[in-house]
Amino acid sequence: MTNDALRPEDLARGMVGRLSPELRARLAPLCSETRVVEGRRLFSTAQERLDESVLLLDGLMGRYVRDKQGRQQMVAIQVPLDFVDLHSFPLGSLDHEVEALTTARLAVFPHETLRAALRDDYELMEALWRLTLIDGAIHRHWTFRLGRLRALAGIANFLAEMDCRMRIAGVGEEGGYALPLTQPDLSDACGMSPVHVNRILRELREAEICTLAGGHVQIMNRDKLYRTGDFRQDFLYDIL
Amino acid sequence: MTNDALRPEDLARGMVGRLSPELRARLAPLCSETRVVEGRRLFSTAQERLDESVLLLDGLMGRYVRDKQGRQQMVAIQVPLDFVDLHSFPLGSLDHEVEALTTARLAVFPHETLRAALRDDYELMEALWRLTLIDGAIHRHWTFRLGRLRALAGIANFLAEMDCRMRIAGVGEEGGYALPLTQPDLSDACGMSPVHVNRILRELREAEICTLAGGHVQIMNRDKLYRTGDFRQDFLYDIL
DNA sequence: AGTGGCGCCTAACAAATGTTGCTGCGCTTG
DNA sequence: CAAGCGCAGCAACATTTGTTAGGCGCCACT
Repeated sequence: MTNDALRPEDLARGMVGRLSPELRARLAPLCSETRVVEGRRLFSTAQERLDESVLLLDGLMGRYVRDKQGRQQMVAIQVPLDFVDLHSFPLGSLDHEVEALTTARLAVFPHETLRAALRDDYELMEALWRLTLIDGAIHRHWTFRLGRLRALAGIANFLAEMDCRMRIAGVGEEGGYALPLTQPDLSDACGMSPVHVNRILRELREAEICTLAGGHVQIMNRDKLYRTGDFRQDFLYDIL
Repeated sequence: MTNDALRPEDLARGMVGRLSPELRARLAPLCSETRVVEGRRLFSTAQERLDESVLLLDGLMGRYVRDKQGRQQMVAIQVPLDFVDLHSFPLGSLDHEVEALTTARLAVFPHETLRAALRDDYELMEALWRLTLIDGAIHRHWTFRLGRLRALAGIANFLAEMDCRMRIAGVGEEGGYALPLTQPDLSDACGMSPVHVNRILRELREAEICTLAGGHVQIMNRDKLYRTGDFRQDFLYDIL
């Protein structure tokens, strides 16, 4: 009962690339199909019943908490080879919305298939559990960023985190990485007004640290970026 | 192979109280012992290797992310019947520190014992997985609070969340609840300066919403507290 | 070709938040 | 008992951040 939807070698990078080759080989056939969704489209809503989880293969997706006043806060961003909503497998639904930020290619894992496999594969189960916990560790990192860092450090920290994660995902380069986010997007992620995001980006530009233009982050001084953002290079490596 | 350290009826409230009676009966004997730790003591440090997880029976514990500059952000707070560091079971270590905020009584679950039991109990495994994911949902809620709410709403939101969780834990009352946190503690949790916390508490007091004094939150107008904090009463119930 | 929307950018002003420094009080500790 | 320390409270001032408003350019419509 092999499946052509996803080959084990597709899982050799990014977050899932941290799993052992054996585990990746057991995970791949649990994918029922791949799917493409358009950018800037709501993918799933809070409280909606879900019977499948998806792994992001290409593109960017964002997760949002919204309140009645229409305020919206991005609570997570997924880069290629991240599971987007694996936590809906044990939970059954999500407490937030998921949106495709760009056109995205997804690998679909039906919960039924997962459950059947994990019942007989304790090792794989614990590995997937661990992946959802890394998600939690990144949440804590965001909590720290939003709670303790001023705007300049906060933006720098976010851009540094994305740099790290993009490189792990295999889509980063020495000089920077593609980040198709607008300034309003950044303001959703970093908890500040779009106008202030603009101010800070100018500051980063004038300090010759990095620029964000045309959906691309160009890093002029990576070391300074990481220091400005108080970002520990090893942070993501420790938990991955 | 029963164990007197923890009786199933001890688990009938709080977060773990949401598990079915059958699951609680299977969970209780996995506790090896109970332990008491003193307040304001570091309980475990980041990156430390852990071979047991603990469930908080009494008291309060806080989880902190610290950076080299000494800034410290509380990223989670545990109320009775919360698992404090269950995520260290799949992960092996934590990315943050844990501190007892008050004298605390703990139920200890050795990882070895857990692993042996969960290998043969898929249902219990998924239930514990789910508990760690609820932790993540609360993280997202904090991200929203820190990113989107101004100081007044932020403090109100935090106090409302604690009200909810204390009641679920069975230690809340109609008129308020014990919260042995200082104003500096609150500033760690809410991402603002202690002086500003003081200002906001005065505002809440003068608006006759609630007071925090002597380690006790007195709620004069719960409805107004929840509305000021933009807190959905049902939030925690949905995810629990 | 015109038009509308949206993102980027800036400036001026308003409001929120941080910092510093001081007081007083209660607790612990010597 | 005195000294020291940490917390609550407050005020004055500095800094950061939000808000409002407007201009420009690009792109997708019609």
